[in-house]
Amino acid sequence: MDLTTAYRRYLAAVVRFHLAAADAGGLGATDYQAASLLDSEGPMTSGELGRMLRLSPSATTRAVDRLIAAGIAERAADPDDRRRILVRHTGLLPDGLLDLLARVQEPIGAAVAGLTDAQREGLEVYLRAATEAYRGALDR
Amino acid sequence: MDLTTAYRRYLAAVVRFHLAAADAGGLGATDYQAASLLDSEGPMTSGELGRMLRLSPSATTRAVDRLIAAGIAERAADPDDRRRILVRHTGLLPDGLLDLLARVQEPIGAAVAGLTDAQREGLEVYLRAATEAYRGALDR
DNA sequence: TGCAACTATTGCACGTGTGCAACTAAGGAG
DNA sequence: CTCCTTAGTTGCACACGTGCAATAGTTGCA
Repeated sequence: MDLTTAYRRYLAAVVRFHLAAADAGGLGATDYQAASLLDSEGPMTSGELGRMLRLSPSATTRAVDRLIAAGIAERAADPDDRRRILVRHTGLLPDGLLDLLARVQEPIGAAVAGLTDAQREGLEVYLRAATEAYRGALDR
Repeated sequence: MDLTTAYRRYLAAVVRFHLAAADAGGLGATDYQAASLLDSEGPMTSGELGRMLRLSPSATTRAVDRLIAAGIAERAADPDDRRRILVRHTGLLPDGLLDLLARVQEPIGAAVAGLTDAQREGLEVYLRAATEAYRGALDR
């Protein structure tokens, strides 16, 4: 099996898994993405979140409402500009979601831990290039 | 920035990009996943597709209907069992979707092409381990 | 041949997420 | 102070995907 085929299967599996994980946690795709962003990028305003997810202001408000109801996020006033509302991840996640994430973290972590320095470097190069490419493609 | 942080950002970007790509092609998340599976795994019956996506039979039929209407997939009779319907990818994709995919394939391909053999090996190990882990986690 | 199990499709009704438009509150320029 | 812009929230209506139940066609076993 060549690298391209392996890559296509990998991508399909990643997306499928994460959508299933969202579902297992009782979250829609939008809410799951919002939670992921808040987790990986840190607190941000409602507007920033909406722009990143390409959501209307109202849809953003509703998504944050749902995350708060689920205990995943919380709102805080922005001290610099009281029109803005900071949204931040509480660190909590639904149990079903945590279970599913834990199942993949172990085997993947083990595989990465077994890599030589040069091999891990290759993975890092890919991760950074792909992250930048994905973001860049959406910015245009 | 450590590897774990880079990885979290990468995952968020991957999922976000692919959902945005689906949207750009006028597809819902389910249809996009179905198309990805048909592309990477080859033709399969409606039932197999539904089980992989964890969809009810009726939702599966509807998803395939939409893919066919979009020209992405087609149905074919299964010669061995005429109850079954084989679904296969036509190779076509909506223009907006192709555009977005092309934008990321180039920079990612360039980054991977620049890897040494050892580095590329590391990436391959990760891709295969992750694919298996994601699939395994959903099978249980 | 008759009958049970299986595959896929359709009618129907429901829940969910979304955008638009109107509104409130807060900042900034004149 | 007044006006204009920006940030976020709410009422409302709509489109979409989904599951359930019923149906048609097919297979295989008794």
